[in-house]
Amino acid sequence: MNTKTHATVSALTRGELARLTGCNAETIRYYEARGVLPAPRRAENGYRHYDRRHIAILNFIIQFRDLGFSLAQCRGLLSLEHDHSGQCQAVSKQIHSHIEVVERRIAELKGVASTLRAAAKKCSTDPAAQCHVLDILLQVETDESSGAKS
Amino acid sequence: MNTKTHATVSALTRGELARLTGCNAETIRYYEARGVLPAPRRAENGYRHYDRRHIAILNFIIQFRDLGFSLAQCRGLLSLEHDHSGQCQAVSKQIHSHIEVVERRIAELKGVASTLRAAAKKCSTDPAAQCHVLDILLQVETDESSGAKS
DNA sequence: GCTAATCCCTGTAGTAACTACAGACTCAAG
DNA sequence: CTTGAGTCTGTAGTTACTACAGGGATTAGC
Repeated sequence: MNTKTHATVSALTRGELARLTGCNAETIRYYEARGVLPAPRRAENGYRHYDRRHIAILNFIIQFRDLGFSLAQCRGLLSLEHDHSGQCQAVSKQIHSHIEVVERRIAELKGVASTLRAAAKKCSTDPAAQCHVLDILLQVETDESSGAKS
Repeated sequence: MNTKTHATVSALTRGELARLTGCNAETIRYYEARGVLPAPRRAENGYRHYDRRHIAILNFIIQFRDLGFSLAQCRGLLSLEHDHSGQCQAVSKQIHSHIEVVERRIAELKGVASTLRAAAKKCSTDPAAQCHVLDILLQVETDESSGAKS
């Protein structure tokens, strides 16, 4: 008999899984609630007990999450595990479409960066002067105070 | 006497402001609630009436929002309007720090894209084979079914 | 003058992906 | 035996919206 109630080899509590994966302990519970991480078996005291499989799945989720996949997409990918027929095509398709998303976002952000650099250039020419970035607003205010009022 | 109850020149309803700026009408209300867009005066029937100033401010918010600034940051920038002393420095500082944020994000996403391309390459070599992206999971599953169980 | 359609008002609830807390147990160490 | 840490549950907060319910106002057509 063990000290722990008939424990499987490498049965982890939530905190231990958290430490092992670097994932927040609350987040683990959240992933279970969202159906991404399968619910583990429970010990007699109600504590969750995770095995190696959960470690692998959670690491998978973390990886894909960090690559910008939504939890729904992670769930979808994980569900392909036992689908041995079109598995690879499905995964590949999702990855490719996500590459497009990411590259569109990069292009957008490059546009944003150059817009910002242009704005910054305008702004820094004369620190004492009124800020050109806010000019349009000030313009309207001036119109208002010198202008027609009903 | 006007048909409208003593209307200022260019008094817009929420819907009109929405159409003019391309901003969702509900979003306008939300911006008011968050203190980004100042509350307009109300007509006798309780309807909001916006003037040119609101148009300018909302356009400003939309611009900066689309550049990735949070509403809190937009509010901060707008509050600088009457601060004629360090206005330009403050704006410039915020823009520069935002440029850094954007560029960090671009770098991150480039990393993500290359990781994804590597994964896609692995995946597409043999469509009939098991997917290498899901391999680690399958590995664990195999361990589990052939392995020690308490 | 009446009715229907379209606005507008308010407050509230839903979204993603967490994070954090309250209040109750359980457990291990000193 | 007490204390501190871990765990359990459920719920509320975050950002930036969006969408609805249930009411009132207004406008267009007949």
